[in-house]
Amino acid sequence: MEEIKRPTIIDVARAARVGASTVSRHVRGGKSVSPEVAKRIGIAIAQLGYEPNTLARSLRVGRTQTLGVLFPHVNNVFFGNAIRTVQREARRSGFTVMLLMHEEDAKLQQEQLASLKRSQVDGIILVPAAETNVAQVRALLGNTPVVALDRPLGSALDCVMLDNYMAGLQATEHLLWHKHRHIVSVTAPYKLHPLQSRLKGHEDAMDGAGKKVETIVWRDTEQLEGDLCLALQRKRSPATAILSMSYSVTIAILSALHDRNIRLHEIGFIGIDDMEFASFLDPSLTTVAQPAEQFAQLAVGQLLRRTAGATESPVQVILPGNLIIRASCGCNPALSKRR
Amino acid sequence: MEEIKRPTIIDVARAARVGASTVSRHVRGGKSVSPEVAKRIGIAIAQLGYEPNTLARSLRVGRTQTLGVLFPHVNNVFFGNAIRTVQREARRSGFTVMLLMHEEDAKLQQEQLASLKRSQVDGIILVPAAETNVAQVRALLGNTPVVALDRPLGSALDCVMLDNYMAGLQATEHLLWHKHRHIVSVTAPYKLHPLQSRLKGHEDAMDGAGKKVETIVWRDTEQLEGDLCLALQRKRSPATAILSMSYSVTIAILSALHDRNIRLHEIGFIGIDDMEFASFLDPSLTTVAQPAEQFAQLAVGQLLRRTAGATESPVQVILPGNLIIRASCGCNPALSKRR
DNA sequence: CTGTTAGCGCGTTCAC
DNA sequence: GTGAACGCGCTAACAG
Repeated sequence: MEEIKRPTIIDVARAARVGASTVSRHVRGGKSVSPEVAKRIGIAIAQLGYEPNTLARSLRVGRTQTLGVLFPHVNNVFFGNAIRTVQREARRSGFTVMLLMHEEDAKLQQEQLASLKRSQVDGIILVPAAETNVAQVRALLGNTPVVALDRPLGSALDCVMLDNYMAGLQATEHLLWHKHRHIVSVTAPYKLHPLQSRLKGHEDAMDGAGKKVETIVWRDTEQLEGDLCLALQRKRSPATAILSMSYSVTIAILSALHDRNIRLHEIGFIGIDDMEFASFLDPSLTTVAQPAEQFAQLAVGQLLRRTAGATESPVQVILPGNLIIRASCGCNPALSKRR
Repeated sequence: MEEIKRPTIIDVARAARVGASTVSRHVRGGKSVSPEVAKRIGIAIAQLGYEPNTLARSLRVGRTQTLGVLFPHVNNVFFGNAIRTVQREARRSGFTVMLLMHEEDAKLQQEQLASLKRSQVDGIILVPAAETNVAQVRALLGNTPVVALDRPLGSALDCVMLDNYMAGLQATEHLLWHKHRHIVSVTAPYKLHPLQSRLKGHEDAMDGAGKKVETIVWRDTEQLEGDLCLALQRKRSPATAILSMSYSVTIAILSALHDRNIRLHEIGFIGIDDMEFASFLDPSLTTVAQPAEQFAQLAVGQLLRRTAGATESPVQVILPGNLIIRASCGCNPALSKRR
């Protein structure tokens, strides 16, 4: 109950015996204010504890210095790190962040985007949901700048994402290099560009080696368990290695194997997307990690450029993944033979 | 480039040939507007695509319909779920959420709180950082309502958190029930109320059973590995079970054990805080899970009550944890003996 | 039930 | 270099 009312710019002006607009210029810095007056204003601000009212300013200038960020969720290292970095970068540039989630639901995504628009964010970083209707999104957003992260959103929008094709290719080749006769790839049923692109890379690598492609689409727990067991335990050329196409798929695979009492020690495994626990599973998981921090930096950078009015044609940034070699691929076999 | 300018309430008023305040009342609903006029306004709104300007409204009424949420980070299931639920609950009540992170850094926490205050959020849900200076926080926030989550913040503030004492007690008793002769507890060096409270519960349980308490404080990787090995492998009464006091401690323990080539099969383990991968580690991890969704619901509910002007004395909600029994505690030994 | 008036706090002309 | 006046879009008083 100390300050019953926040001081306004006018209070400061009175206390410093100047006009309100002079205070305004001084507060925003840069502009020409005589040093003598500047000092008086500084003192007045300090002793009144004045802080500009963001709302009023935003209303006036039409910009909010806020970035909207819409992700599917926050529960994996990649998204978590990306979010952290986005916040950092935004802060460095004087922006605050409004973070929402759409839970992979296109309808909720629309609502959240509408909410961001109502909040008049200056720009949006979006990880589009699986069944996103691009036209619908564009229509809703009007001319608020958007940059897509992780997954492209049409071809008319800026986007920063992984070199998914290479990730699939590279992971497969590494497994092949380990002389795996038969590799089974597992993917999710979502129509997600990255998933399809990774799969394509995988297929091309297999073709190149003259191997037959075998892909399991994970629909539900039981079906996955069944298909996986079948692939791994059949008599005729059983699969000797698994390639997981994404974070959630890896989780599903690990659960399935655990339920069926199958351990990875005799099986090769690589997962695209790194996970917090990859290093202390037994065997530790070889993965392709996405450079989340770089993603975030580039996305924020590009978005701020658009926000500032840049009108260049859409930029698509493709970043290479990092193959993190641990034990599950077959390297460091000592590590996976303990006990 | 379609709409060069958003329609204002005045445009609507003109189009419906009524006064602006009539439109205002109609938009906000409830108020008395003649059905005939209401219809005209509805039409005007529809064909102009009018949407109220949140900024202007907030400036006018002095409330933003926004809740600030400040967490250490988002990288664990508990925080992740809590955040999701907070957003949901807030949305249900017509509030949007501004989510920030302080990375367990008291200084950054102050800055983020300041940022929230600048944004004029109507209330704040805070998971206080370890070295939080309560007075400082109170001073900064003035009379913005705050409810603490997971960790108390002084005793004058609303708080919803786990029954940490019981969690420590219960986990310990379960381990004792499994006839573990010697239990070593591992905690983090942070001065966090929950950690200390859990430890107290653990100590009391041990005392009650006439067992000696042995606690390792995790400071860095190497020291933890050393201490853990010492406890588990010494000749005289080696530890047969480990009790981890928190999520990050569990991660550290698992890494340490992995590095030292020690597996949990012969060792009892319970971790406070559940983790996504607890169920498919081998052995699967027995944990005490926090009811994140309940936490979030109660916190939002209480905060909204404060926001609405409730002036009751501080409420401290203490929720019981759920002991999720898997294999690592010693139950289901079959599961941990495979291969 | 309805319209007019007066700010919310700020940034921005435009004269001085 | 400085200050007075106006308006961003909306809602809360009033008077009709």
